[in-house]
Order: sequence, then C-alpha cells, then structure tokens
Amino acid sequence: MIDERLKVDLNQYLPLRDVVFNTLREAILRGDLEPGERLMEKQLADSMGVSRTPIREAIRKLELEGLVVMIPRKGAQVVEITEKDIEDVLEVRAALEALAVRLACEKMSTEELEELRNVMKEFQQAAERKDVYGMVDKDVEFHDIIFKSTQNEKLIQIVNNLREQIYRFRVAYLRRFNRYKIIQQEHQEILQVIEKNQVEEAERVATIHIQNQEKAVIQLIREEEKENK
Amino acid sequence: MIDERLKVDLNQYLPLRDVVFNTLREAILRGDLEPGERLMEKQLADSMGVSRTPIREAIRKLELEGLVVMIPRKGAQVVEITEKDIEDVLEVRAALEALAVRLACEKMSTEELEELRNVMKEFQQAAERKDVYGMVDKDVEFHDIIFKSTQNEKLIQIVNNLREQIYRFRVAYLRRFNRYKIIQQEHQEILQVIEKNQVEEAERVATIHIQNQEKAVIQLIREEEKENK
DNA sequence: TTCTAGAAAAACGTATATAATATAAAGTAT
DNA sequence: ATACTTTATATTATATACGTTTTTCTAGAA
Repeated sequence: MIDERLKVDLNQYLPLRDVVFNTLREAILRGDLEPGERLMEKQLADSMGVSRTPIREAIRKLELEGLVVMIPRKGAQVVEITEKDIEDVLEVRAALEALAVRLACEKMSTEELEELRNVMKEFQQAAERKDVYGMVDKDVEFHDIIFKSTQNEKLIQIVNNLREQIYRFRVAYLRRFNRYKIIQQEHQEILQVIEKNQVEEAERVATIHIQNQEKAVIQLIREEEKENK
Repeated sequence: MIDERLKVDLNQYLPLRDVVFNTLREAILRGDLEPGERLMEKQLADSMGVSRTPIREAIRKLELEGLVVMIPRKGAQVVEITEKDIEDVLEVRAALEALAVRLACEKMSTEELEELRNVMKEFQQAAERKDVYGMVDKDVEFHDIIFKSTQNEKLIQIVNNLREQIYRFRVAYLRRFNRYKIIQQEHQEILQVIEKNQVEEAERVATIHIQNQEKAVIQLIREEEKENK
C-alpha cells in the first residue's frame, strides 16, 4: 500500500537548463531583455548563480523557439521583431484560429462553452477595473479554451509559439486603444457562432478577429517608430 | 580589390552542435534511429568523435523540434509517432496549405508558375523510372515553391517543421500504393486554380490534397501495425 | 525458480578547464 | 595623422572532470 501523502511533494524536479530557459524567455517576452541585446554566457551564469552549461543549453532552445538569433562565435542576441514578422505571424495565426473555431463547432463540450462564458465575464470585470494584465490573461484564456477543445496537440503547440512571438506587444496594445470593447464584442460573436455550429460564419469571424488585432498592433508599432524619431 | 576566388572556399564554419544536430535529425527521419530508441550521450559522442557538449546541445534542439522527448535523468529518446499525431499534424498542414495556395493566387510570379510546371514534369519523369526518392523530392519541391511564393517566412518555417514530423512515412507511402497518379493529378489541379486565381477553389483543392495524403498514410500505418502482430 | 538487497557500472546533470576566435587597444611605420 | 600590425583581452566553442541518480548485475534468501 502506498501512502498517498508521499505522492504530494515529489516536488517535480526541473533541470537547471529549463529553469534558465523559462527565466530567459520570460525576460525576453516582458521586454526586460531588449531586442538586439546580447546574451553573454558568463554574465548570465554569474547573475543566475549557475555554470555556463545550463545557460548554453537554454539558449539552444530559445534559438529554435525563435526568440534569439545566434551569430557564430559571437553568441546569442534577442531577435529584433519587424513589422513583416508580425504580419507573417498573424497571417498564419488567423488561418489557425479559423481552423480552431471550425473544429470547436464540432467538438466543443457544454462545459467548455460554459468556461468561455465565464472567461468573458472575467474579462469584462478586468476591463471595468482597468486591469490590463488581467485583460491580457483572460483574452489568452479565451482563445486557449477554443484551442484546447480542438484536441489537436500540434495545433495548440504551434499557436502557443506564435503567440509568444508577438506577446511583447500585447500589453501596450490593449492599454493604448480602447481595444477591449471591440475584443469583447468579437469574442461574443465567436461564442455565438460556435454555439450555433455555424462553421462558415465561425471561420469568417475568427479570421477577422485576428486581422483586426494585426491592424491594431501594426498601427501601434508605426506610432512608436514615429515617436522614436 | 578583393579577389573573387578568395570568397569561394571561405568554407562556412558550422558549429559542431549543428553538425551533430543535422546528423541526428537525418538519422531519425530516415528511420536509422527508431522510435523509442535511447540517445545516449557518451555513445553518440564516441561514435561521432566529439565530446558530450555538442551532443547535448543538439539534443536540446531536437527536443524543441519535437523529434525526441526528454525523460528527466534518463536522457533523450526518439519520439514514438501515433496515428493521432499524424492526424493532428496533417489537420494543421491542410489549413496551412489552404492558406498558402490562397496567397499564391495573389502573389505567385510567372517564373514560379513556370518552376511549378517544370517540377511536375520532373515528378513525372521520376515516376516513369520508378525512382521513389526522386518522386518524394519533387513532391516536396512542388509544395515548397508554393510556400515560397507566399513570402511568409513564418509559414515556411512551420510547414517545414510539420513536414519533418511525418517525413518518415513519405517513402513507404509513395512506394506502396500507386499514389503518384493521384498526386500528379491533384498537383495539376492546384496549378490550374492558381493560374486562374480561383481562390475559393484553390483552398478546396489544396485541402483535399492533404486530406487524401492523411488517409493514405494512416491506412499505411494500420496495415503495418497489422503485419507486426 | 523467483524475488529482494546491495554493490558496481553506466548515464545524466552540472561545473570547470582548455582551445579557438573575435574585438579592442596599443604601437609602429609610412 | 593615418593605416597597418601586433598584442591583450574577452567570449564563444569544445573538452574534460565530478557528483548524483539510475540502471544493471549478482548473491542470497524465500
């Protein structure tokens, strides 16, 4: 007989490389590490209190994730994101979002539909108290529920990566414009078409939702560029 | 004045980790390393004549690429591919292929159209001399031309990764059935709708093309499973 | 024979050491 | 003063070393 309590704190072991990986990824996405900034191994190793080995292995993963670029014998640096990059990412994202809602029409359970409604409510509450981070979280959650309902692991994995690529702009984007009203309305539409199993319409609405996001983010970037001149 | 000849063999430096990465990836995709097989660092290091460091860094990349899974304190092993995995991958692939041909309708140049026709001809020739590897290459090339014409780097990158996931089945698949006639016919259709800018139709044809592939590959796997019992 | 215990071996995770290369600085010749 | 070496330094790339965990193998008991 195995004591259930023993299972509790088999506090999951995480290799240092993954701790470092998560830390660095966070730092990049939050903007603490700016685009173009070099990631020097020794410096990072010292500041994180580990050796260079786990740092290097974490960087290898960030490299494939597309968050850093390697320059041979010069090390890694945080990627610069261009307007073109954002267009490319969101073009793909739109297609995958359309796929997701189409599948969601078939597969979504009533429990998940209920979750969607809850998250929308929470989004509303976050908006009311001007909690931008809360809104971002709830927006992400909304789409996550849809993607999870597709039960397509690969789709989920790819979309997570795409989201990561432009995550840095999310907060600025939601804060800047009064985007949240539009987002809310679009979420409402998406929910309705899924409920009604209107596949064609669902794809259309989801695509537009992402395209609107694209327009807004790009507008944001252009304005920022103008400011920096 | 720079002597042009000097540029020739500035034989590009490739870090050992990338050499190892490519080697291992090849081995996995070719099936030399079988699903479930463990990748032991020292053994690989010895057989490739390098130290464990570049091996480990290569494995980190394979890990994120989805070709190996890590088991903590047990190392890496080649992923097992399930039927579900293939369905997931090809479901996403179909959506992206549809996106690609839609964009191709707008953006494809006459040169690229010409390339498409050439590749189809070469596919035909490979088929005539029963050259399966040649056919696989030309099939991949056909789709590559379409993806390149979209000028969406992210799309290209994702599709390359998806292709990789199920590449192991390509050869068996083309050899086994007389799939090549169907493939050829479908390529022909895709070419035509792109030429005529028939966006809706293009998406439909491309989607079906991938779905057919999915059905065939899955049928293949089921038969193989049956044989192994 | 089968199961368990314990020791030995193997393999991973991490750290450190060495080699190679690029960057920056200083010195020299024109 | 400028351009070109040379030298020093910093940083990456690779190899090796160490400690711990896991696996394997063997001996002994049930």
